[in-house]
Amino acid sequence: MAKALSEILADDVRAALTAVLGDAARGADPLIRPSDHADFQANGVLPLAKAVKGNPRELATRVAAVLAPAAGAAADAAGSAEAGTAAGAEDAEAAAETVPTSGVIAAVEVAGPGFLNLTLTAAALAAQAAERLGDPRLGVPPTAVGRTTVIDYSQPNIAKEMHVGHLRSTVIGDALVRLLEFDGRTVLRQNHLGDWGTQFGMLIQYLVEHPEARPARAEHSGEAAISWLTTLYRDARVLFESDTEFADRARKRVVTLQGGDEESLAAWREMVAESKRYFEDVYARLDVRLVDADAVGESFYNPYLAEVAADLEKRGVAVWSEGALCVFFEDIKGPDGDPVPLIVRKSDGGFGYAATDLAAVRYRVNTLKADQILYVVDSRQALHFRMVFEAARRAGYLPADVEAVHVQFGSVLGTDGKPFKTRAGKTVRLIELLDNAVDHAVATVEEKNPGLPAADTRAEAKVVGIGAVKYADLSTSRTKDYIFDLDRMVSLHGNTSVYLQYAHARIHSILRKLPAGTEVRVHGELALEPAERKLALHLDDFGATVAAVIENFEPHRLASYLYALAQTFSDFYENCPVLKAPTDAVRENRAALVELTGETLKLGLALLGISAPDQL
RNA sequence: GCCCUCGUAGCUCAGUGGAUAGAGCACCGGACUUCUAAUCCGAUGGUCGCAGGUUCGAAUCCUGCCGGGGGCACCA
Repeated sequence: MAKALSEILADDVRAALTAVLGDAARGADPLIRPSDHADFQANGVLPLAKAVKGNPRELATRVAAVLAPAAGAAADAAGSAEAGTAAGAEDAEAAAETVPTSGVIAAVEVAGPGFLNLTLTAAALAAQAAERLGDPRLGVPPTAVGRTTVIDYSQPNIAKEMHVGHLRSTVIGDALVRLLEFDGRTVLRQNHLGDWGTQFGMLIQYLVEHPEARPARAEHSGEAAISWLTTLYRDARVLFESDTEFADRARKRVVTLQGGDEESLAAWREMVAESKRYFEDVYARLDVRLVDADAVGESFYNPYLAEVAADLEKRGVAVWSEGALCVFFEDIKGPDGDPVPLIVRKSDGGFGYAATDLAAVRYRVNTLKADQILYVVDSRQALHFRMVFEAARRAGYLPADVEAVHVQFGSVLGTDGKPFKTRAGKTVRLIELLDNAVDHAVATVEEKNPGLPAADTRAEAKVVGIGAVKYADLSTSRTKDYIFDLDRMVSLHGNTSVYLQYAHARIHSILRKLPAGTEVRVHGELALEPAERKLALHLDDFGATVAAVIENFEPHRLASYLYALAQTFSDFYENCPVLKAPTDAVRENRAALVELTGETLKLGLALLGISAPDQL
């Protein structure tokens, strides 16, 4: 597996720092960063000079001399070169022979207060590209093999439409699943369906009393399924609120359902099955990996709730207050200044969702063996998760070596900056939203490519439209609210998935047109033009980007990387002809860069859950 | 009241304690017998909410304000 150039440089600079300063530099971070002034810059000399009370420029000069003796000595001609003492230079030269470096550095320059500007050899850039090209992982090693993540996302409610809030959880969760799996983790998807609660008494009672509410035909689509369930929900609620006798029967129905009554359970199962049919349709359209087997709803934990509550009480984690079994926290108080509890068991004897979440934590740790549990949920639930995690820690359900993270995200707003709703003020159905996105894309594809058969246009528009919706969600930072603007996301300009898909398609167009017999391979001996150098450098940063994304669960960093890659490629595309390259070697070398760019775009988009066709 | 979160160009957003804060959109001016113009190049546009502090160095870290959004006892 390929080490990134930034890592190679970090090793080299660390070795040089150690050669000059000895143990004082042992654990120091050289702070290698991309630079406007060279290929990379090392910022780590300054803090180190501070630590040893040295002159930073002098130290930088000595380190430069170790890294590239000839280049380092020459580079400091300007500025305070006279301060670079003779003794320092001698030390450095003596040390240089004992410091093995990678040989990737062509030139080192001391700049500003003590930065090291590092320029790489063309051969090093070529070697990196050669190592990544053709490797399905592009040279990025998996770092988390043998570890297990449980990720809880999507979480739609039975008998209810999915809406834009579910979209964010589903899309972000799906991208994280792909990224974590790429990193070698075992990822267990958990779709924590809202499949339990008092509203089912009302629904079941209505269904029992009105069997005709079901659809006439047994064979029907997911959309038809959610359609009748929505009607059922609406009608049942109307009756519940207007007819007190029905409301009484509905409340009794909750009790019989929880008591295991077979007729009630059958109706409940029917609604769950119908809803799942709809969810699977939506997931298929979204091209996300959630499947039926991932559905582990709230009801799954019912058998454990009483035991969890009793256990919490026994351990002294939970106490009775105002008739409810509660967990209290030092620093969590309500508006009146009184502490606010996490309610495990309500005063009517029922269990709240806190009990379910605690049971789920225990199950995920003990049975699923997770060492990382992620909850991709709306940021409004931040306090709830804080309390659940803290309570689980106290109870020992969440050991210190298991990480639990609320991967929170902001609300979806309309273009007016208010919560995203229809003109009538209702929540937007997810299906409708996706239809709109695809319709937008159809219009654009037709405009660009009017000759395309209707079926192909439709297929292309699906890839473009769905990708656009997902990318719009993934390309802004997760924690912020984001503005849902279809025109913008399907506009095909700027930082959109379509721009990236188009760049990828153009790449394949070039590759298809290469003269027969052209070898796509790197020629290490060639000098590189600025655009080629920039492209090669950016390609090499893919692995570090993915690592950063996984570290903080921030898919938008990958989106930014890919957009910058496409822009860097555009510059290359304008300035470095491939098919009309001056020599065969240059053409082959450029073709290699083109292919690696295409592979990087494709893999990067795939990790976000977006497909990149070879042609658009 | 307390807690969380956000505040960067007219708009939508990036920005690992590093040098001159960047994209896109919009607007203006250019480039299509081309490797896909679904593109590219250039110009305009900033008291990084405010004030302190830490630091050689702060949009970034700390504190306090101001403003938006969210949350705070039996719904999930």
